[in-house]
Amino acid sequence: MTAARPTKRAATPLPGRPARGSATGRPIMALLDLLGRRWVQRVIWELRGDTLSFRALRAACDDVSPSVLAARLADLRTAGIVELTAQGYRLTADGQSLLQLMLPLHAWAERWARRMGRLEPSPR
Amino acid sequence: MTAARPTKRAATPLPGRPARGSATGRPIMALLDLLGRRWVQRVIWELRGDTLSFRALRAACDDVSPSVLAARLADLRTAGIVELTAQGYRLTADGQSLLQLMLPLHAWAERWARRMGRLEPSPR
DNA sequence: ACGTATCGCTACGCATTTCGTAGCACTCGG
DNA sequence: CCGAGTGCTACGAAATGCGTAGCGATACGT
Repeated sequence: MTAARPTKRAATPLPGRPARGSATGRPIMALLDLLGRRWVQRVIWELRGDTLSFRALRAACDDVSPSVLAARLADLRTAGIVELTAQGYRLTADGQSLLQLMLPLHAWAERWARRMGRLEPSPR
Repeated sequence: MTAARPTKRAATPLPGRPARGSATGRPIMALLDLLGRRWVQRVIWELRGDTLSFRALRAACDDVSPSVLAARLADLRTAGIVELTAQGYRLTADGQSLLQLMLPLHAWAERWARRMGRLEPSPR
């Protein structure tokens, strides 16, 4: 399987198409597949307020390798979450609305940090 | 760098510790690292209303391999998001509150599906 | 006690993904 | 022409995820 494309990488998850780990194509599964890829949420996060050039975005993302960043940006553009303008990459209207759903995560993470600070983990 | 580490897996991302792709340890980065790992959001999603046994959870997650599921459950337990009871795995109170933040994603994904249905992507 | 069926979970080897470095093609200002 | 900026790709190496098989423990029926 996997076609003989020059650059072979996994298909961008889109609603209606099977996502990794779910053949149903339900939108939520495609979204979780997309958001579950490395750097995707980080990219959205770093674009929360600014239009960033490819290299500025790369720097903001702890100097992620350009090959992975290019792949993730292609995914996000295909998904209609990010667009490339003359000034650089920025969130689309859809991306903005998705970001709004991610903002409460910030507050949750802060509370989480306080709770974890008290409890040393004891797995296993 | 990083010598061979047999049978060792990446540490569970926790607030205050460096996450993959971010050495700052900011809670949001640790959370994005944790949620960005494959199957983590799916597991939370599948546990949204029920207590599930390991195998039932595995079946719900499209028969994910048990090694990965065990690793993710260990992460989630260390993070205090999931707990193991005599009846099986279930979300903790923290996990429930995190789930509440994920629910709007479902609605977003549905709208996303409708929008993507209209527009065939034309990147590049 | 025995066989069977479930449970949570691990070992191990292979496939996929990600990474890091290098560099290309292009544009703009000097 | 010459840097310096842009977006982006190639390619080998490392990290991560996956699938199959199976372990020890527990619970049940006979």
